[in-house]
Amino acid sequence: MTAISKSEDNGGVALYQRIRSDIEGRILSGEWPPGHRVPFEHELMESYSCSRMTVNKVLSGLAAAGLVERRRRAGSFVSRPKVHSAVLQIPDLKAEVESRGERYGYRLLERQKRAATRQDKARLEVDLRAPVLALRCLHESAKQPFALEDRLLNVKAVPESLQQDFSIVAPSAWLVDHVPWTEAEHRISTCNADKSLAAVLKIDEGTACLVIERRTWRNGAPITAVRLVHPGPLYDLTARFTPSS
Amino acid sequence: MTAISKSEDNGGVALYQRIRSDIEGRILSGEWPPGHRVPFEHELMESYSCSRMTVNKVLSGLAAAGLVERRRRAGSFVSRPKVHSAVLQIPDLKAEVESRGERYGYRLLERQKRAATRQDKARLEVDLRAPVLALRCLHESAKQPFALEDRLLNVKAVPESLQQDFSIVAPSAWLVDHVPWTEAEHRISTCNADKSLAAVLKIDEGTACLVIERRTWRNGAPITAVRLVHPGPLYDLTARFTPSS
DNA sequence: AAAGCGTATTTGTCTATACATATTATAGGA
DNA sequence: TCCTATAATATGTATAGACAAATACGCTTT
Repeated sequence: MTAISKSEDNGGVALYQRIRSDIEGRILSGEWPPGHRVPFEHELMESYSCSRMTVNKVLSGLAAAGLVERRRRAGSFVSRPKVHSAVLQIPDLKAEVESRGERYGYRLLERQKRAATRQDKARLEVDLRAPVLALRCLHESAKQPFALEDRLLNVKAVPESLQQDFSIVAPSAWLVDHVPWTEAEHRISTCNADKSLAAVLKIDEGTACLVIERRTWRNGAPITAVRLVHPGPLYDLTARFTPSS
Repeated sequence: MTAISKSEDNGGVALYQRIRSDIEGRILSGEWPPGHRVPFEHELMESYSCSRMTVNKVLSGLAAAGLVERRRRAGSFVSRPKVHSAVLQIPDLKAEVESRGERYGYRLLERQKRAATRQDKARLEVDLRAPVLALRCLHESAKQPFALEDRLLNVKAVPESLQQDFSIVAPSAWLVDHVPWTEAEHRISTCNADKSLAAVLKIDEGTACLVIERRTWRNGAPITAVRLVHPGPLYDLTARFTPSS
């Protein structure tokens, strides 16, 4: 009724954002524990003197973020936290290295176009003898080996890859800019460095290494499978986050 | 203008969801590559004959999901994918084991209430000599050691933890149900098993192990720090996902 | 050519209203 | 007592209109 443009009592932030922060605060502080009923839309309307569309936007957003669940006729309720399924970001190697203030280096060790072997078939999910591009590259941080990359590309899905000169630009960087994907799979594991791996990464034989394998698809068709091996003591994945997003 | 209730041409899904799927499809298929300008709101209004609020809801949602970026006066643009920063879920141990069809086992090896040592201080960010609860537990999958858990609890932040009997219920399970958090940090790394670790996990000395460290806070106050060591060959983290969420 | 300015355009937020839909509570009937 | 029809209620979706804020672009001036 008050015929307000929003800038009246607004301290720079939108009303719906203020409401959202309020509610998020109560949930995250534990004041409203899991299962607690959030006020009805018409109650929030009243207490914030705003329209229902505004509080609806807030509650829909919280529902999309997984903080509340909404049931018709019953109301909105604080979600039970998705048990320990927190999230970890796997950053881009170049950005990662440079964010530590180190110099990033890249070298192509090997490039082979071949018909898919049985191993390739298992890794990439292509037909036996389908054309694939196999690349092996070394990423360096401050002149030290930082990651050994073993990549398979499905030539049928990404024919342009044959023209690309991967001795200059890393395949990961090129792919990100040129090939969209619809599905990905990550697998994180460890291995003990064998003799040849130890030689390439310049570490002792037997040292624990971190292995990250990633596969991506585009509408069901495999694009690439990559295996990154990091020298154990030199690398770790770290991520900080809040439950809201 | 058409004075429609939404159920007219609606095949069970809401109009805004249909519009959203359309746009998502074009982005994920590569038809609209990163940087491509999404039609203006008024253009989408026109082509779907709906109101601006409806297309606004769609585009805001896509922006929240990170698929598009919006700039006033310029328009909405398909986002460049956040370079390799994909997301990995770290699942609950019990659920993880049982989803593999194995039997889950849990044992409390050690429990000590003590004043924080210098090490504890570094791990948990509490004051020196502040009361902490140190727990050491073993998780088993099919009778085989699956993870060694080393946990520190900040007693000041979670005083109820002293009453809890952690020989029955795992601290992780209890915490998830009783203590909300606002911030978390994950770190994934590797180590070579030393003699004592090898004995507990029943593996050979020197075997590569996967180490997951997690710390959580509540409004800046530390709650817990946990270090999980998994026997290398027995464990890996896997996640599948799509860019939309 | 460079700098400054005004304006049109696009997104951002908000309101008031309307009807649909799912679900619970309740009253009535077998 | 149990089942069923009905009403009440909260969310879900959609519209039309309004003003705010940011900014890309063209125009003018220096």
